[in-house]
Amino acid sequence: MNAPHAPDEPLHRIRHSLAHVLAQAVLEYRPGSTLGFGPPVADGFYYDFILSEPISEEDFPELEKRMKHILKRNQRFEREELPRDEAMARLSGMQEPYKREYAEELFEKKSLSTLTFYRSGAFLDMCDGPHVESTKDIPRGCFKLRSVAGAYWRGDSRNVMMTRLYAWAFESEEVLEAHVKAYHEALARDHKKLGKELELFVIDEQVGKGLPLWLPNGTVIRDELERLAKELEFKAGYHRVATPHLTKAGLYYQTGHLPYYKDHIYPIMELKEQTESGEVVREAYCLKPMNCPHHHRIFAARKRSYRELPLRLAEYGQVYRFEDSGALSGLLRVRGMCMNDAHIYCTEENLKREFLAVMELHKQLYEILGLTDYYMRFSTWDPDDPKGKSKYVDDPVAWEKSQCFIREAMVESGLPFREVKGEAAFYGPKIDVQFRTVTGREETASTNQLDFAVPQRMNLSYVGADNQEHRPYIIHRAPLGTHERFVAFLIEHYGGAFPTWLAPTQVRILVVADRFLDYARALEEDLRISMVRVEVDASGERINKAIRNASTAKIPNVLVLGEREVEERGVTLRRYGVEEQEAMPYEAFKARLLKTIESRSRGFVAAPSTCS
RNA sequence: GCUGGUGUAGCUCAAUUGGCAGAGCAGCUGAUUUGUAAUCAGCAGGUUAAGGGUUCAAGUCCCUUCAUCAGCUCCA
Repeated sequence: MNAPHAPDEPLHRIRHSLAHVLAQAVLEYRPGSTLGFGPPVADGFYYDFILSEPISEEDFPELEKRMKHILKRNQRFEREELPRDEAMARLSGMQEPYKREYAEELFEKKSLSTLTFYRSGAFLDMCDGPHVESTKDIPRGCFKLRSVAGAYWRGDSRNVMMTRLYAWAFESEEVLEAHVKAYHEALARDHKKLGKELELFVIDEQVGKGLPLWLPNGTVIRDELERLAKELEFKAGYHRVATPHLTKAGLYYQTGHLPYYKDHIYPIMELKEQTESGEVVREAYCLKPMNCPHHHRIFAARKRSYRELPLRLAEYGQVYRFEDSGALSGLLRVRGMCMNDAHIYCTEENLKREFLAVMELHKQLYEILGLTDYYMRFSTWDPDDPKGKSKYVDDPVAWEKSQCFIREAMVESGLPFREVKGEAAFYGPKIDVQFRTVTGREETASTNQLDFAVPQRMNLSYVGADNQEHRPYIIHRAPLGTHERFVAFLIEHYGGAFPTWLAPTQVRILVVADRFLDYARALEEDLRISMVRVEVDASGERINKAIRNASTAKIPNVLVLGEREVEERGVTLRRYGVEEQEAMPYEAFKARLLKTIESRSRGFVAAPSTCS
């Protein structure tokens, strides 16, 4: 995935300067509005405002017109650096309370001595730059207003909600148009759209938002993915376990999750009992928001020896998290999800090798699925975070040590990663795998965390060679994240045209006329007992229509049967997205098909060699 | 949860701005039996998301709720 642009790149300057032009246009159009932040972002820029009067997308043509007028004026961007007192005095005169608040913070916390302003025409903004020299350096027609949305001041939901205007901006009109076109084409691959068209899943109002129902077609994809992960995990020495959806709430007090996680746990169910002194709560249960505590209890089910470490417990575990309703989105963010979860209990000596093995598992999975467009994000703690004490487990030595293990393992794995300070889980550092959706949103698919805190809280231990009790380390890992989100990625990745091994229907058999249906049924039966997902199109539609239907359904392999095929016990194969059809004996087709499925090939493999 | 959109048949969308709810696809029935991307005809399909209000009259205007989309926040 592309890294963000460096600040001194020309495109970055253009975007940053256009943000000022937008702000200038907005202040002309809605006098009395105040400014928030307006930075460049991946595909363009945005600017946040408190507007004196609302702006909707209907106002975009007018705003764009005003921006273009400003560009024509050849305004220069002039940099001014003012000492603290002068800067604050100027900000007070500007009626920009949010800029002033930020300036105060810069002086206090970052102990800056001066503040930078940029003036372009009548517009003055507190801004660090850099900018283009003049608006004439901004290519004509290189931007387009995109959307209007709400955004909290400084990203904090306790703050005021501002209006954010997003725009696309590129180095030229051609690049902009190509990008906008590509964006609209990409929307055809949106998992919500394809999920409906291909009947993969539905989200039913009566069942509840964020609680997807997996239709037969979608369930096939889940099952195949699960089978793949189980195979690789078995080979990597994992043991499978199974745990219930419901659990006593007290467990999460013990792990320490509750204070950090309370808002995301469904309301606790209390079993009450009437007594003489009134109603008392006998038991409190919750839907489990994560599988870890249960696996930890399995670890603690008996005394553990260092000889059985590392112990790797794996489960495709269903969990429920109460996400904000506004955050829900198709399969990408749901409230009920099934995690490709596992916990590895190990010694400090095991740690690096186990983490490497987890990374190796990622490589294998992503290689088979053909995924290349992702990056690994290494999230560490931030000892200087003002919320540090409440946000993270307080154990600086353990933080440094465990981060060191991960860093070494990552370097050794050869996988590129990017370090982000302050994004760690409360109990330890983590490696997340980030993907981008068709709409350009970045999402975490896989998450892998090192945990040195929970073993202590849950009092987990093993007996070492020295006959003493020791604390294990835990690696939490979920290379496929959740079925929900991962299947969403795969739908978009393949554009709904799944490779044969994943495809809900692997083979559809069409007949030129109904009298060939007997032959079709015979092949269907033979393929089905070989575990192939096959179906016969007995709709009686003309062959053209039947082919069109199979193609619309993105079925990878279509067989066309008629007089010739029946006579020769052959088939004519039509592959999705391939123009030419191919005639071959049925047995040859079957052998190649089975090989394609077994090898999880993304193409259609050649016939296996008959000689040994 | 917050800001701003949207909600009409299973799906994609109309309805001349307040005046008789409609089309294509899908579905069902019948005819056709066709060799590589849409055969023809008929039928059926709706409390216009739900509830309330304004009006002679509401899919259309107003209010509440629900769902959904784009963001913010959060996270798999």
